[in-house]
Amino acid sequence: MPKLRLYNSLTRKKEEFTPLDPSHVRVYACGPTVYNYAHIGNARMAVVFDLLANVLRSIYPKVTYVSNITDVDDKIMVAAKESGEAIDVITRKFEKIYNEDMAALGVAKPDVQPRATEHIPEMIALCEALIKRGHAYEAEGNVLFNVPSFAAYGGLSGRSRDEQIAGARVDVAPYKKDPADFVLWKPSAADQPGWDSPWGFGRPGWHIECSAMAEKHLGLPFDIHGGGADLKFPHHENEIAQSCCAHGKDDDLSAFAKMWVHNGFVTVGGEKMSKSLGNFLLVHDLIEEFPGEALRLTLLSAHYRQPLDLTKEKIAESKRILDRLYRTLYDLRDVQISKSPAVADIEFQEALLDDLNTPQAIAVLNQISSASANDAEEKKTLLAAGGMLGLLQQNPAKWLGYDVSGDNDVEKLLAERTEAKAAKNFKRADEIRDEVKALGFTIEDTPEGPKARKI
RNA sequence: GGCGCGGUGGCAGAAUGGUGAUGUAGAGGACUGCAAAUCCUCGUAUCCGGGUUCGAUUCCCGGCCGUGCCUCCA
Repeated sequence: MPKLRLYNSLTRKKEEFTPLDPSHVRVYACGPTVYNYAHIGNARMAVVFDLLANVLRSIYPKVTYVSNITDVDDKIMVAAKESGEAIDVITRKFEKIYNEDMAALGVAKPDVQPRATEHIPEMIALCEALIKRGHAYEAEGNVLFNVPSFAAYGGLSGRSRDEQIAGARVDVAPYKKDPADFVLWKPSAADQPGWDSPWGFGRPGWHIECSAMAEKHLGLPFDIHGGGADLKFPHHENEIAQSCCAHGKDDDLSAFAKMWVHNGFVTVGGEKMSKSLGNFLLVHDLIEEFPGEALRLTLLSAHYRQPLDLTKEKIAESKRILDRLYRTLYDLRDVQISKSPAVADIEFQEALLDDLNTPQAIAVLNQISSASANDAEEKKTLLAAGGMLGLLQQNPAKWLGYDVSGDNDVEKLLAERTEAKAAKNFKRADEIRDEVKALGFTIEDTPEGPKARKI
C-alpha cells in the first residue's frame, strides 16, 4: 500500500503517516468562526484539508474528516452589536455563505461539520473533568486552565514557559493563579449568549470547543489535527492541554492527535491580510471575478506549508493554465474512456504522497497533458489526477465558452462569415470578427469550421 | 526582545551533494487569408561571505534582506 508522508508540526519532521486504525482514518481541522465573509485564508485551509481528505481516501477505505463551525465567540457578539442582527441570524447566514463559497472552490463538505453551540454539554463535561483532575479551577465565575499543571505545555509551538511570560503583552486578570492560565468558561451577562453551567450562566472560552467536538466525533486519540499556522499558539497548544489533561495523559502531547498539520498563510501584497491595511480578499468577491476553480488552482500552486502571496494576476494565470488543460480535454472529447482509475499516475500520486507536493503534482499534470502516447490513457489520467486535486471536472466546452447554442445573432454572423471567406471576401470576414467580438465572442477557425468562443 | 519560515530565470514555483522541473510572460519559427489554438526553438535563474567536500543552490557557520507567530486571526 502506498504511504503518505506528512510534516508533523509536533515533531517538526516529515513522517510516514501510519493510521491508528487503518480501516478508519480520522481527521479534524479547525474551521471558521462565522461572523463575516470567508477570506482567502479560510479558503486555503479548506482547500488544503479537502485535498488531504481526498488523498487519504485514495489509499484508505474509510476516512472521517471533521471540520467545525465556531458559532459562539466574542467577535460574533461584536458583529451582532454592530449590525443589529441577532447572533444566530448572523452565524447561520455566514455559515451558509461559507459553505457556498467553499463549494465554489470545489471543496466538498466535511463528513461532519459540527457547530460549537451544539456541544455545550460536552464542553462543560470537559471543564468538570479538568477541575476534578486538578488542571483547572473556578474563579469569579470563570473556569481557568492552570498551565503549570501540564508540564508538557508549549511543546507544539516550542515555547518555554519563560518565553511565554516574557512575551505576554496581555493584561493578566487578577484572579488567574498563573499569568499563562487561559479561560475555559467565562460568565455571560444576561444579554450575552450563554448557557447554564455549574459555574453559573456563561459561555465557553475560545479553545474548548474544538477539544469537545474532535473528541465527540472522532474519539481520542485520532490521526491528524490541522488548521492554519497561526492557530499553533495558543489555540492548538491549549486544545492539546485540555484534551490530554482531561484524560489523565499529562505527559503525552500526542494523546489528543498523533499528527499536526498546519497550512501556511496567504498574504496580499506580500503582507498578511489585516483590517488596518484594508487588504482582505474575500472569496465571495473573487468568485464574482474569476472561476472558483482558478482560485483553487492558485491556492494549490504553492506548497501548503509555504506562504502564498495572492494576487489577481496569479489567479488570472491559473485561469489560463486551466484553459489549456480544458482544451486538451476538449480535444479529447470524442475519446471514449472506461471509468477513471483510482490511481491517476504513479508520479502524480508520489508527488501528493510526499507531504502534498501540489506544485510537483501540477507539473506532472502538465506533462500528462502534453505527452499523448495514448488518447484514452491521457484523458483518463487527466480526469483522475484533476479529480484528486479538485480540478478539471467541468464540461470542457462549457469552460472554454464554446457553448453558444441559442445565440442566433452569433450563429447568423458565423454563417455569413463562412460565405464571405468562401468568396475570398476577407475584408467582410474580418468585419464580422469585430462584430462578433462586440457581442462578447471570439471566432476561432478550425478544421471543422468556425467556432465562437465566449470571452 | 524570544521563537520560526523564506531568499531559485521577467513573474510564479518544485527539486537536488555532481546534466536546475513545471507553468506563465516575452522572443523567433511552423501552421493560418488574418487570427486563435496547437507544435518546435530560445533565454548568462539558485542573496552575500566563509567552512566541510573531489564537487555546495543543496550540509554547517556568519551576514544582509523579506516575512510570520509571540495579542483576535485560517
